[in-house]
Amino acid sequence: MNLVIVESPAKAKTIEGFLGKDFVVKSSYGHVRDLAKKGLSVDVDNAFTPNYEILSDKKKLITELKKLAKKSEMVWLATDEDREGEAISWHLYNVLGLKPEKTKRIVFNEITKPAITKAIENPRDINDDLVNAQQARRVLDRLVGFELSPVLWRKVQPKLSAGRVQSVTVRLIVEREREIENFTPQNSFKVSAYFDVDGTTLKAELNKKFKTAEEAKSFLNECSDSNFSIDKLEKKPGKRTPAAPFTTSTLQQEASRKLGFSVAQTMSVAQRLYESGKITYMRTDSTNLSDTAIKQSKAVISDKFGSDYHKSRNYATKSKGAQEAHEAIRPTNLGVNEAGDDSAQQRLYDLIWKRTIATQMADAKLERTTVTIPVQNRDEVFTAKGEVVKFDGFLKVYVESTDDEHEEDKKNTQGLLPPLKEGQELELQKIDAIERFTHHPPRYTEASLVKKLEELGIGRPSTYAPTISTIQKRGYVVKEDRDGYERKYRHLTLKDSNVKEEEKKETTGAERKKLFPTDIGVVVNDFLIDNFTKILDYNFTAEVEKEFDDIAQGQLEWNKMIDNFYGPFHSNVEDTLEHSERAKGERHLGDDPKTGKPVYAKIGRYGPMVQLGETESEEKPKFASLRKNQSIQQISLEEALELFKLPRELGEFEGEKVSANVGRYGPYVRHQNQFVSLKEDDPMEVNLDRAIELIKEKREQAEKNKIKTFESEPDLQVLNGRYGPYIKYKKKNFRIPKDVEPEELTLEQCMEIIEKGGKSGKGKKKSTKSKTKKSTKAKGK
DNA sequence: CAGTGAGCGAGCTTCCGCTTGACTT
Repeated sequence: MNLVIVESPAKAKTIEGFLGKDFVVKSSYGHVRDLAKKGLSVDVDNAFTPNYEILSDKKKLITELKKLAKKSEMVWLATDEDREGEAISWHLYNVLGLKPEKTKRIVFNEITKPAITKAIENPRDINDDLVNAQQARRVLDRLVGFELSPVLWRKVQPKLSAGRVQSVTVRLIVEREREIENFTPQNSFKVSAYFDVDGTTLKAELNKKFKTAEEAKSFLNECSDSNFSIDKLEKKPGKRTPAAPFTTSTLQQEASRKLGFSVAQTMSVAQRLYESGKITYMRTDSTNLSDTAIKQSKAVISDKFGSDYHKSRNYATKSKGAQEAHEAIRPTNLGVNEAGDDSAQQRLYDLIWKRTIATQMADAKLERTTVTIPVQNRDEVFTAKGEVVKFDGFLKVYVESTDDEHEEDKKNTQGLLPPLKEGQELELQKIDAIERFTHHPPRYTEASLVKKLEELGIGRPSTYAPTISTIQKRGYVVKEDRDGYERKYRHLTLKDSNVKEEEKKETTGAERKKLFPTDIGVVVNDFLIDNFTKILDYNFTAEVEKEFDDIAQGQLEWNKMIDNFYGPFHSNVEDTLEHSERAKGERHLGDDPKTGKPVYAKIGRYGPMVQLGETESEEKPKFASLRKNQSIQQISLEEALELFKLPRELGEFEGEKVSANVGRYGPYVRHQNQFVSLKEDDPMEVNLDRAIELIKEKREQAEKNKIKTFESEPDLQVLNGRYGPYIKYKKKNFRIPKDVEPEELTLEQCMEIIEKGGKSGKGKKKSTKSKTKKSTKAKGK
């Protein structure tokens, strides 16, 4: 018997089909061993020796693999052909206690029968240099993460985190926000002329924008006396080529632009398509297509569109630090143009199919026409540009989208122009001069952020989605919609020798699903840049990657490299702990006109807040949390003073006080011990009547959620919650077993469930430990 | 789940990259 170990179970299944009966193919499910979870687990005084432990969820798997390995004549380590894959093989070799003469390392980067057969015929040994490069990568990330994070706990706030990838990712977002804050839009007047050509309209743009309305106006006035005719007509051939096959990053971008998927959603939908064998592996940085896929495309394209539409192409991967352990993301069978179990899968599959097919299709041939129309007695000219597709080629199937939100503003090209010739006189309909404003650089979406990270070589296909989720979980960044605002602009028109000026309104600045830095994100970022400039440098990853490559080439010892890094880094950490001030992001907003006391905005123990008065003074200062849409950077003195007006007393209801305030979970109204969250109402505005209404609503809702109560035990209730029915007993919640009807529960049954201790939530420590099989013993006590 | 913003300082938090399910109060 032969045992083959790959990284993914779906891959194992496919390969098992290619290999004969003598082969058992199993999966390692990724890494099986890692640095121990607790502490550094890197011996910094002893050549940075790593302390590895088997991952807790892999223990069972390892026992199983050990058994199989023992029974096998040969174990084939077939993990991915990159740094991480090599390390997985090395860890497996060690953990399974394999023998050199009974172990072979094989690699293939496409899952096709010829590729696998070839791999089996060409085994090699584990590449220790490559393994060492991975150990260096792993150890460096642990050192950076586990030394920087505690600095933040001490100097900013507990539970924060920093790391080689996440901290630079946050920096991108903070810096973009600053660029936007410092941006002043420039206005100018864009001039467009409309001519009548045999009943159709020809639109032409002026090659100059005017800075002021006066300039634009005088230009329009001069135009009213001008005759217009075509001076030059140029035709040039053009072409467009298809975009490369999908990698993780480009798939995430296009699924975001075309389908509105978040990067996490794209990955989970792709995962399901992969598991059902519809597409190749979805975490890849390679644009390479297998020969079989290229041949298949040719057949499909010739059949569907004719052989004119076919052109074989290979795409070189251009992204920084690509490891190319897999193929590009493509349908496993290009002959299938529809697949997927639900609409999300079907839409994503369709996108992948079209993109892949398009890469093997002919260029689109275009004809670009430029027409020049001078203005008498002026240097400026109008130009009209048209673009006609002569042969659609790949455009028949797929066009890549862009992130540019203001594309319409910029582009000066239309489709087909009416038939024109040089010298032809034109009849003017009207000329518009419309005030336009320059746009600030765009805020990142998840997908455009991934694009940027890939350009910088930061992060890997398997980490783009988790990184974005981490920086949001830590509270550094939020993904939000923001309303736009109304802006006035001037619109001048020349028509029938008459210049008219109008003022119009437009909405601008609205954002959808964009990434914004939070106050804590800004403070942490500034602190890290001040104190750990090197790690926060956009080139840091690229620089260490170069050294990892040297290690992989056998030209550098991995622990020497780490030593060179760690020496200065660690003293930097010590130095910062000792000398740097606590980072609060404090801003002095001005002084309270009533009391003359200073007002500050800063990060407090519980988040962003404002403070009235000095902490050092005898009289205690007043504090108030910032509201959800406020930030330390932007809040004004007036807005801060408003915040000190809470809590507000609204009056009495049923003989008890009713007040409004903002707490940890947002604005609320309080009555006795009842807290009612405010959703639409403003705590500054809400009045007693409305508050009473809300209190009554909440009581009704609570009543509705009651499934069952017992007179003899008022502390116990069966309730309907977010995740279905549950039992509430003395402020603790208990899950109801699946086979029980909640309506029919008796008090005795309830008490039994409670005593069994099927407690949900909170008691996490117990539940994780009990998984490791000693649970019965623990309970026995 | 809900007022805080300070101080004793136990014991906790945290990284990146490779893979899938388990399961939420």
